[in-house]
Amino acid sequence: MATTRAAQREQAKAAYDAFLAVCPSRQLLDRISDKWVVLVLCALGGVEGGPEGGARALRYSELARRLAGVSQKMLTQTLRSLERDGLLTRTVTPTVPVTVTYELTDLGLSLNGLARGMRAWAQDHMDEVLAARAEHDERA
Amino acid sequence: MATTRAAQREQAKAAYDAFLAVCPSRQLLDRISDKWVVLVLCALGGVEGGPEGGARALRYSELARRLAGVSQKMLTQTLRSLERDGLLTRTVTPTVPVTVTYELTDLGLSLNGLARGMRAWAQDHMDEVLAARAEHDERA
DNA sequence: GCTGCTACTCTCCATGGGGAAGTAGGCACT
DNA sequence: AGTGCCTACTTCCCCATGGAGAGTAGCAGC
Repeated sequence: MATTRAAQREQAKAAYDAFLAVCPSRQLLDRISDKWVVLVLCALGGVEGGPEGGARALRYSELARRLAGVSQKMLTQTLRSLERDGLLTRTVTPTVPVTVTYELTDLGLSLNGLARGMRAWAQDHMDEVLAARAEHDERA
Repeated sequence: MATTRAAQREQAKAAYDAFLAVCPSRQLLDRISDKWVVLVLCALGGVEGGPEGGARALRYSELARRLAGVSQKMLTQTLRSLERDGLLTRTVTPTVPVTVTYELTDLGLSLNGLARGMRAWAQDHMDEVLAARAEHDERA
């Protein structure tokens, strides 16, 4: 079935346009634009001061402690989906009790920069946002 | 009105861990790590090809069209919260019918880079994620 | 045998988000 | 005059999502 050139052009234009609800990249964007995902990536990405080399493996319980406020359900769910998407690896060590560690893959590491950027932005612009919020609420 | 259990939990949580839970940037991070926020910022940030100068004002209906799949409720809600946080401005022009335009502020522009990065990442790494997903599902 | 530890898994329930219909208010057409 | 339409919401209903807390598996130590 010969695809028409118009259809091809149409497809090329539509290819991976995250604005389109049907595009798979939109679903991916929806998934990574999630607070727990960003937080997990930040945690596994290492300490704030360090560069890319700061990445390290963390155990389930370490992650749970670090991301205070996350429910076990959401943590497990988030980790599973990130594992499925190849952003991190899940390693079970048959010690007693069992030890499960999570570590970023190269793919995860490439997103880690953005996640860290989000966190840095939040910290850096906290004051401005707070000021804007106060001003906005005042003239309400 | 007894001391609500929610308040107690809130306090206990606050005294828990300083790394991510109590950090003031955490609430902000939660807000900006939202799919609609990222999408709105991307849309207002301008076209993909353009640099920072690509930013432009969009009308409510233009945004709704661009972010296929967003409900009016969520769009309004997202825009209002972004306005409150000083990331964008809402301008009502008393034409007939009324025209409401939204435009990024400098603060919003500074986040726009990250939002655009997220979208670009999703589009660029789509194939890898799809491959990882396929491989993962296969060995299930 | 009982407890404790880890990493979940399950169950219940409040909340949040989607869909669709309603609202305001002014012009344009009949 | 009345009907309708346009934009930018707002409101209502309903269901999926997410949080809280309890339960589970498997083994070591007491």
